[in-house]
Amino acid sequence: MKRTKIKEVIQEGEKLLGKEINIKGWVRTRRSSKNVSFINLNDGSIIYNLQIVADNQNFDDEMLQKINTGASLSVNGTLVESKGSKQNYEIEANDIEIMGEADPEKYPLQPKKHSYEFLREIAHLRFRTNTFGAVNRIRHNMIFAVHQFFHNKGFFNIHTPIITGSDAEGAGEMFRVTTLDLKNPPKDENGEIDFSEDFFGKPTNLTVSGQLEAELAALALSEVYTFGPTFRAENSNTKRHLAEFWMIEPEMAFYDINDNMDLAEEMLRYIVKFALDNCRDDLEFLSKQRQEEDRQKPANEREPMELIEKLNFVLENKFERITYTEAFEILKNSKPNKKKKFAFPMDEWGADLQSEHERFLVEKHFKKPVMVTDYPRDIKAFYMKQNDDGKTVRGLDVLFPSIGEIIGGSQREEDFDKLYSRVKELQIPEKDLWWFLDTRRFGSVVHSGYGLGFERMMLFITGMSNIRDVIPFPRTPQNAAF
RNA sequence: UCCUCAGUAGCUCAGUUGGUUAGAGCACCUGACUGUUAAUCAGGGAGUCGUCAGUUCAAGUCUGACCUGAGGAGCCA
Repeated sequence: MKRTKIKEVIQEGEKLLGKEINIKGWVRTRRSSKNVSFINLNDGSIIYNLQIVADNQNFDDEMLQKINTGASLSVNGTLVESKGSKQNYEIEANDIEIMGEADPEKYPLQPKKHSYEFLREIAHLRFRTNTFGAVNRIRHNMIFAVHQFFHNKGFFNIHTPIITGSDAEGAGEMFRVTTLDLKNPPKDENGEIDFSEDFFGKPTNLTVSGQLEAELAALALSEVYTFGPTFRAENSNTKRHLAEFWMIEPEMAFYDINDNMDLAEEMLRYIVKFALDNCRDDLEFLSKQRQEEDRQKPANEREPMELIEKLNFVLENKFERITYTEAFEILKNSKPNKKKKFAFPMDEWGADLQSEHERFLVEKHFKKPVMVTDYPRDIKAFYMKQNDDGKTVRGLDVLFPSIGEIIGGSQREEDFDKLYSRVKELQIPEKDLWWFLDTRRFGSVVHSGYGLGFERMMLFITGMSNIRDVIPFPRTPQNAAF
């Protein structure tokens, strides 16, 4: 018999009523009394379980004993309206096959609340929990929404290299890629490692950004985006950093900083709306769970808004747009600054915004997402468009509540001379960047782009608090298990 | 990398000013129960108290180092 997915039964059960169908899935719980056993089965197609009802006298006792949490079953039975109140339909089982047993003494998942820390230690099994089922279904939908958004706007997806020979990307520490024998690497006459004998004939690393390559494509195809894995070898131990994460980097010719902001805001709204329209069940589950977790917390740590309400809020309210200088003035005159509550006082123009400052702007002052532009030149990357004031560049950070920086971008410097002098000033080796500079030599145009951290977006959408829980296999310092 | 906190049964946690044989709930096993909803009720088994060293008549409890995890900071997306 052809398998019917539980999602179909839950959503379109009416048309299957009275029919015999086959269901396959994993046991979440089993409850039994003298005459009848109830099995909650989940196949991951939807957050809900399907209740299987087995008349004990029709089944072998030994077989029923093996239906434990975690076991996989194939069930043939008739779909009927449930006599219980918690579900509309249930299966009256005619035939139950145990496809794979799960020894209850050894299977680590129980039908109860587990800590996220524990689930990270059993990341190979955590897909089988409600939370990670929901998160990963949403994750797929968000990936799809990103591609759909850009496709609909006429952007082209570009695969930029994962292994890069350029160390001028400047976005952080890199992972070396090599096939040299680490115990006995070839040396040159100066006793240094001789990378001419390495696989690519030069030192190579995993990419920290596809931006520079995406710019090349944008200056021909007009509007492009990348969506690929990104690697940072920073020793970052926080709930919002990963060593391996996925980044979306649109890059657009003929866009200035304002067009850039418009696009970023439109994209974020599109993704949020897609989640609300297509992931309702999973969001409702996560929302309920988050509210329960909140009740355990002291009042000042609780979330100000319920999850779905929060997503709708972003949908309905324009993001605040301010310059660094305006942000500086707000912070300088803020209560916490005057009362010396900031660990980093804001009294000198030019200092970078610290986490506490970003949080104040987003969570206390504006109470909504904030876009900050026109940062002091000295705290931003070499490729950002220099303003006429000689002090600031057209950088852009999008700040979200509780997550902080979710997007970093800028209008790019298209003027060869200005870009070149910045490269020289910062002593970036020209030999690594000649191809990038070439785009400003030939047919240079105004252009812009940004990077969206996909997992940070996932934190916002799902309401999860640790980035290690919105990617199936997190890579962090000292941890590459699974 | 820095600061703070934590590590006790498979899981979540309690364990008083150091003092006999370390506890609870869930899970598991046995039994009861005419349809349950993380079922319920009764009983049972289950522990190198993160590791190593030290202080002490005596250490889960005090001290030090190390390991692991979490939170905050920095780096950033």
